[in-house]
Amino acid sequence: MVKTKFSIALHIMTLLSIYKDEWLTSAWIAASLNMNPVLVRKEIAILKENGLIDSKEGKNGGVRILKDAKNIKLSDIFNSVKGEDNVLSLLKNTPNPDCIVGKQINQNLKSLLNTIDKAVSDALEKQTLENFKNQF
Amino acid sequence: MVKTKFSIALHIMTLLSIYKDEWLTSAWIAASLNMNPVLVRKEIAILKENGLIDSKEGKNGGVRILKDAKNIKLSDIFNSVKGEDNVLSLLKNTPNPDCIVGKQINQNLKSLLNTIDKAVSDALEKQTLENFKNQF
DNA sequence: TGTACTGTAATAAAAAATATTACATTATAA
DNA sequence: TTATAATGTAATATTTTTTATTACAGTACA
Repeated sequence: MVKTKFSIALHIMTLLSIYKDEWLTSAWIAASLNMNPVLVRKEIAILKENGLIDSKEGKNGGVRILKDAKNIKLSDIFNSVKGEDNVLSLLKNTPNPDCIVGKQINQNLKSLLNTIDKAVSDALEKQTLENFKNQF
Repeated sequence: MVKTKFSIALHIMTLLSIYKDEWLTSAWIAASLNMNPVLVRKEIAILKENGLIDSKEGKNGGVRILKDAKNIKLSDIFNSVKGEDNVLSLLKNTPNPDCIVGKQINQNLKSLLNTIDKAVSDALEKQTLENFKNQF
């Protein structure tokens, strides 16, 4: 998981929850984030796949939130952007298979990294987008 | 925080806990990890600063664990390598200060990212290095 | 039918992570 | 007392990942 993806997604979702009846454009959202609109559209594709938002092509198109912010948990956003990756990762390099630890550590680590993801998700499950939004 | 740092550090600590009476060299550890010895030494410097291990220069030098694995929590390792960074990060780009969200989001996000780190640390506090080691 | 959007692919640029080289310093043991 | 084998660390290079840009097809509206 790219370390900044959650921050990007939460920024987008916050904007959409504040302007909940409008179709915001990727260019407008990108200006708030101060980043590239194409990347915003890619992020939007992921949030859309996960049923959190809707988008409309063509003139006067844009992006809109699908649910009430009260019913969106921050864990919903986290798990959407997390995808298959872990928050913390294994090394790319294959550890030495002739070492008792190297031979087996990735298997053991993987399970621990999943536990870490679960801990994050559980913590974020207690918080709603509504609550985050209301800080602004 | 570099995403792989925790995995690297835990691999090192596992080796040291298994060979707890020996001075392991950075070259030997690096061979198990299949990575560069200089990076292992940098990681070792951090674990040493945090009082988890000891190192000895000169011939027959190396690295040794300082405490019994039973008394090392995985959160001790995590918090050592985490340092000042968050597991998930803010963007580098400054969000738009003319936007109600952009103006303030980093402050709000920062607090949330700290909560995430705390959740990870709390989850790892329940696990000991002894326990992880015994899986091998 | 022109305009203003999304969607997405291809490529480029920038940044971050990892590797390498080099060498000063230190401790040991022959 | 000297050769050797280690850590510590700086400087640089390489590789990988992330971010940005360009380009354009497809779509919907007015």
